[in-house]
Amino acid sequence: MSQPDTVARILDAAEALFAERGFAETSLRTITSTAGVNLAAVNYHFGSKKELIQAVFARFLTPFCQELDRSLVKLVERKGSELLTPVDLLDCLFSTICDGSEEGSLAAQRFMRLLGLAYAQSQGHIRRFIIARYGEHYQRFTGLLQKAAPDIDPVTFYWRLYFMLGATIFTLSSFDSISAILKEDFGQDSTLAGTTQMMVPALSGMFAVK
Amino acid sequence: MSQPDTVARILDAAEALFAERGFAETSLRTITSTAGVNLAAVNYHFGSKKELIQAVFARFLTPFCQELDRSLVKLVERKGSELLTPVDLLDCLFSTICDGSEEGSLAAQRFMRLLGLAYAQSQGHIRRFIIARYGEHYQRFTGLLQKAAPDIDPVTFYWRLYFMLGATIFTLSSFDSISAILKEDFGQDSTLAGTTQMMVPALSGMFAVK
DNA sequence: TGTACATCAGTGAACGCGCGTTCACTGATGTAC
DNA sequence: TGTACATCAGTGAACGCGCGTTCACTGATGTAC
Repeated sequence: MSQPDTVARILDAAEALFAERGFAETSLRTITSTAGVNLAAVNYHFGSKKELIQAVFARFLTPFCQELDRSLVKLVERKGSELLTPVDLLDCLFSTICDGSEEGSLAAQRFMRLLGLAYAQSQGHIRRFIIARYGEHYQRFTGLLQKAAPDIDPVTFYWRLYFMLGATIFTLSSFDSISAILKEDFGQDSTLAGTTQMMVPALSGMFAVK
Repeated sequence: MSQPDTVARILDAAEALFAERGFAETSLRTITSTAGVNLAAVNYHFGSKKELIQAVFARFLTPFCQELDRSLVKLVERKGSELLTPVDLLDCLFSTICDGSEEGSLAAQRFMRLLGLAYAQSQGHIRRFIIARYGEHYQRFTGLLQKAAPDIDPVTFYWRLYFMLGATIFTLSSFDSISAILKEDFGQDSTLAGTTQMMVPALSGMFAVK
């Protein structure tokens, strides 16, 4: 088994299992046996369980942030001298999250679960890793959003940012169970893309009120 | 050491430590040594770690649900034949969550962290326990909310309920870190009560739009 | 072209450790006769 | 009133188990001379 294959198999298994059960609840034995690789391979390739967790986040976030930056540049070009609106920005963010493909949608769902877990557990090393490595991208986005809602005072803006973050992470990370309930009670099928489309007006409404 | 004392000391320590680190990350040894009781006392009084976790939730939720029911009855009486609004209901909910006292506010904060953790980890036994024991109260509240927003179709209502739930649990469970950031960046002190007051208009706005 | 060596992905077995749980026991208090 | 017994909160030490990590090793591939 060649190296890139083993590394990718470990990351795939770890991502799925972490999303399903949580970080502390998933052992390296479960991960490696699911991936069909040797137990020692995780420490060989990643150094430790902690670094494996970070690698899982990095594998999603690095291309995601690049893609988001590209989308934002395109958006600014398209709007020219016009001011950006919160709807523009949230649309841009959500359409980058679920790129339309079934596979990408599943990956996005799984990643949102991981993000929810990382935020809930205050252990902190994941948050610190994300902030250190991707904080720049986060601030670029929130900076644009703040400019798009100039009438809101900074403190109120900050709180609403967290309301938005909470609604997004919570809803998307529980997407599976929520859509199962909707299917049972109303016979309605849900898609991740459809859900984000419901979120855009609701959330950007928060930034429209002064 | 008499029994009620030991039981309460274990619950106090468990609540604080679970909120701080998560359930899997907190060992019975840490809990019992913090509480100053014997390691075997948890299994003696609660049966298992799982049942201890449930007891922590029950200690908060049982009086909370009673209090919420009382508040809702009072609200209905006060409004007489007038229709309830989402603002009425959210006000009622949030003022029951933080009863005003400093102590109650701290307990509410800690409990929201536990709720966030329970929702993030899909292991499920906590969710199942809460639904089985307190689902009736939850449905009473959401039923009233749905009546207060009759123009929204049921599916949209369901999604917005989760947006609201997410924003609430996420914000209140991260209250500590968010308010620390606000203190540093804007020199502003935040209170839990003040934060919930900011949430009421923002969230009930979601149920005002058709 | 052939040999000796280096590199490196991957392996199998073991390491020590901390975990939740169990169990025989203690000692104080209450109860029956 | 005194004795025998029951109850029960609490204890100390040990149990087996699964965990993350380590280490000496293998075997394939590439490189130097």
